[in-house]
Amino acid sequence: MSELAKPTLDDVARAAGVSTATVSRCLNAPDLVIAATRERVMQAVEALGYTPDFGGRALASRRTNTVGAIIPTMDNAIFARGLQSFQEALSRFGKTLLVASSGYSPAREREQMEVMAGRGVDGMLLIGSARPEASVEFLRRRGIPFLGAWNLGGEDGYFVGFDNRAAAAGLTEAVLARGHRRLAMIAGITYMNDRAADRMEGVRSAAEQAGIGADQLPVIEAAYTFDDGAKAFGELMALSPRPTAVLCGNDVLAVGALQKARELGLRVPEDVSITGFDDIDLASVVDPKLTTVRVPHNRMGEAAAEMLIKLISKQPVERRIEIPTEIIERGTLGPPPADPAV
Amino acid sequence: MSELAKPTLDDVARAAGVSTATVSRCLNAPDLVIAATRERVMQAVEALGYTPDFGGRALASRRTNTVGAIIPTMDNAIFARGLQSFQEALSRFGKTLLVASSGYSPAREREQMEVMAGRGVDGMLLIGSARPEASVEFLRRRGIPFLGAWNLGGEDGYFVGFDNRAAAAGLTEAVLARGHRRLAMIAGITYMNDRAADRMEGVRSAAEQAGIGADQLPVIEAAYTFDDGAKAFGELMALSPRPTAVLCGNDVLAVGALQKARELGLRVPEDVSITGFDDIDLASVVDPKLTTVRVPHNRMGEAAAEMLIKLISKQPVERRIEIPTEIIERGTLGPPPADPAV
DNA sequence: ATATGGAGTGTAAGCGCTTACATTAGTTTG
DNA sequence: CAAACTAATGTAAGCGCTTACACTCCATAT
Repeated sequence: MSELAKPTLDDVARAAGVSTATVSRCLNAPDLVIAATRERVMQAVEALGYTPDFGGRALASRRTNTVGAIIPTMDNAIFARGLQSFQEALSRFGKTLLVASSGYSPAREREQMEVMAGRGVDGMLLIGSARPEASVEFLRRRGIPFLGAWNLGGEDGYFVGFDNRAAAAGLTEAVLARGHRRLAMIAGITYMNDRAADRMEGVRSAAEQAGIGADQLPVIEAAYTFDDGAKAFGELMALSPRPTAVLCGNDVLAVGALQKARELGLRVPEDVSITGFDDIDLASVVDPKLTTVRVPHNRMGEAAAEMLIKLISKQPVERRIEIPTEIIERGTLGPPPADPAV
Repeated sequence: MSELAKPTLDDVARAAGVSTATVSRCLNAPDLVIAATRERVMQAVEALGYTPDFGGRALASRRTNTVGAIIPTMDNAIFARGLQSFQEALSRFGKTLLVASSGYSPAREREQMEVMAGRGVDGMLLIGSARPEASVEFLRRRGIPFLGAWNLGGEDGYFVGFDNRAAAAGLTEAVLARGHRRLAMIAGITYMNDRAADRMEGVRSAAEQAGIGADQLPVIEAAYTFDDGAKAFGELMALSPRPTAVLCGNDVLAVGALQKARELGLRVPEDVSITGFDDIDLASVVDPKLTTVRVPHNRMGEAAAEMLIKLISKQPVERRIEIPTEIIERGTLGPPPADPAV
């Protein structure tokens, strides 16, 4: 019941009648110790309720079995889901997760990098690739292996993620195939957010391909909230000629748009089509259900864990792993209205 | 560009021409060092790109400035949101968050406790109070301060959370006030989950109060998915007499129920009323919008961080902080049908 | 002038662990 | 049967940091 002094390796060694080295070996490389001794040691460990001290271990071995993840925010289903899978996979490899959030700020991300570096993380998971070169340099200097996730990055570095650009282009093509010519987009904020930027690029390039120039494709950037999506949608609907299809950078914006459409008395998809991106739970709960792009965040989390583990243990790895996405056609995409209102 | 050996306190001391003790003091208690010296040291720190080594520091000071949180899963909006706020608040106090998930298993929770204890966390955040006594005992023995969150716990221990029982009872009273007499409940799984159990208890006691015994109140426990909510709702609707109001243990179940109702051709709330719990984003996105109980997870996360910090620094704290909840009446609760189908 | 005290800094002893190397005992081999 | 291994364990040197204590000044009190 009382707050016992924490037992140390020394205590265990004394109790088992062996040296500290032997105890250490029992814990880290059991094969080196003969069975009888090992058993005696393990009994002592059990009896004393010993658990190794992390600080001592980290100091002596120069390893921490810890990996860090810096995400924009946990309060976003897509990161939460990915992170959960990442953590589970890590845990299977005996690694612990250190989590920090940057709130989408490169400066805060850098701060957190330094905190984590100081804690001796063996590796680090970052989101995307849009960050100051100095931050990347910092990690390299420290020799900390790291990974960009959620997209596929640029020239160098390791990545596991999605081809956001191609997926957005694919979806746009599906919209065009239905006969829409007057498209519009509600994009996520693209500043220092390559996922949002890539999706925007994808839509633009597919439109261009179909002969719809950037000047004929209104785009509004909106923050990750229903309200901002709704507001942007309202602005788009006030345009003349009015777009017949609105592509949204994510499902949250799309749901906001959907709500606004109802409010405006516009039927979806009869009067206007709306598409999302991510396929979060929300997407199949609204009415009509969202036509969107499925992005398997949990598979990505797992793949990221595996890749990072390999990087840490210096096993060979591919530079980038692409997780395939999939267009999910549900109820919010239809043909354009026969006689579109102007 | 090359992978430099990480600079140590010694390097800084040498560069600044002082002893390691002085450097350490500059970093931890700057007031003890005269300005001129401090400046010289800080310059050396900057020049070498020094960051303190966590292992060394933890070993020498017996403090880690780390707190652990063990939650069932991040992949659940309510925990993700609470954890995000918790982490932000912690970060303001210079603490880092170690996250692990138990997947709702007491055994895995215990494992994670040991991992975290080994890492020398200064304190720990747990969810609820339903866990084997041995787990609690373990933490006490180790002298690790901890906190139950998301509910208000039992006799001893510290808690910051909600009175799930009272909130559920309050909602039930609102339902009864509309004239419903034939209630039913879709509860979360109550095994080792005090939040789910308390909510169930709350509904039962309020019903009892109104003369509706447990035998007249069908309850189905369902896992945290739309499908399970839908399935349970289907079973409930097959009952005779059919319930006129279905109280759900959380919003996810309620949304599942809502979908099933539509599928069955039942109008909500004209034919049957449905209520949720938590007020996650989903609740105000479905149609009609969910009548539910708002549970401010972010305020709770913050309060939890403050409480834990106090506990760690041995400041006096109240044993429990209750975060008030609020009934949000939206569209899924109405009066019972005049001539209820049987 | 001498004693006193406080401020600033240095010295050095660990914190609990891992691991290179040394030692011992037991097993093969020529 | 001695030499040469091999396997199991012990010895002890740190890993990078904090901090109790010691020391040196120099301002102030006597």
